[in-house]
Amino acid sequence: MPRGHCRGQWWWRGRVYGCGYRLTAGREAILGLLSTSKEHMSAEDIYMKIHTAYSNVGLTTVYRTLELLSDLGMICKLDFGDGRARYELAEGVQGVRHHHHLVCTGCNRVVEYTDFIDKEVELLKETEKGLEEKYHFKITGHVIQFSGLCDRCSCK
Amino acid sequence: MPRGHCRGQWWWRGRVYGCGYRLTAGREAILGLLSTSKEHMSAEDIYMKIHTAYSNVGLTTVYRTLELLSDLGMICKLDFGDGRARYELAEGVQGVRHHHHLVCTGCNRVVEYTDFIDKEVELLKETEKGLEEKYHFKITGHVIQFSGLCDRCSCK
DNA sequence: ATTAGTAATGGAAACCATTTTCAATAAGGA
DNA sequence: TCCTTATTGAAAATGGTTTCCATTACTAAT
Repeated sequence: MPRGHCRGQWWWRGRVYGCGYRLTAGREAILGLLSTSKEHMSAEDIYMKIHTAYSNVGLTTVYRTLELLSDLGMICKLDFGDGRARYELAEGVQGVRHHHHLVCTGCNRVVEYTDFIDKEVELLKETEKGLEEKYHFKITGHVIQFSGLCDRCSCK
Repeated sequence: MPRGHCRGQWWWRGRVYGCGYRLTAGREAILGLLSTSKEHMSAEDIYMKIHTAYSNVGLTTVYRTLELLSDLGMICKLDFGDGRARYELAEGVQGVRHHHHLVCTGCNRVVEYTDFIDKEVELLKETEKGLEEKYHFKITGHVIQFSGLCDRCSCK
């Protein structure tokens, strides 16, 4: 499937409708925002941005939509340790590459890195397989995240 | 330093006092509990257990102590995604080995695994070094965690 | 010991991200 | 159109964690 066909509302519509849900204006706005923004936004961030254009979309709906899209595997919920969840498009959607995060504990800046990913993925696969066999788990996800101080914060 | 000398209040006392803090009964109780228990306890779990013997130790103090010990690097704060933080002795303390966690998203059971750790550590070190150079971070920690369904939960 | 200064404490209240409740509305199928 | 079900927003509830504040416990100096 050529990547060019994987973008925009048509792709989402199929996936959302295909699962028996409706693609309402609010849901579409949230998907649109997530797919164009590079930041990792919290529910409130999203609510704020959406609210300017769609003043009738409430915070509750944002939370509900994020949960739904997360359940459908279209977005990922992230935890950078600052007490609020962040969201990003899931791997594969709109050409999102496998990547991990590097978080500054000083200013909460997040770097999305893809360096060393090949080796990581290789080890990941191996480890997953081993763990599944040894502990009889069906592994569905993983978190790999580094934390530390960015250059600006470590100078202080 | 032989491992036998690294256990109990004397070891803690030195480390806590050495940083200019006092080793109060509450703090000692919490350290004692964490060093003998195998579970990953939440602040409330700890409060409950401590409270039976030291009924004068409040939940606030438990939270404060956990933060302190975490800052001192004696314990680690963990997040298994159920909305409450868990704690365990830090790597190196009382012979705690480097390990990672495998979490069941069905029942929240946690498996502490050390399999594949050597390879992981190797990759980890390499990745850390690379990330530090490329992004000018001083890396201080990492999270590697797998999630999935355990055998009991995947049968349902 | 006594004192003075600081660290540590607990209970209550505040905080704040997220969920739940509930009544109203919108959308799709018959 | 009517009917059933999905979706919604506002307000209230939830629940883990922090903050406030007045009190108590240490420790070092006198």
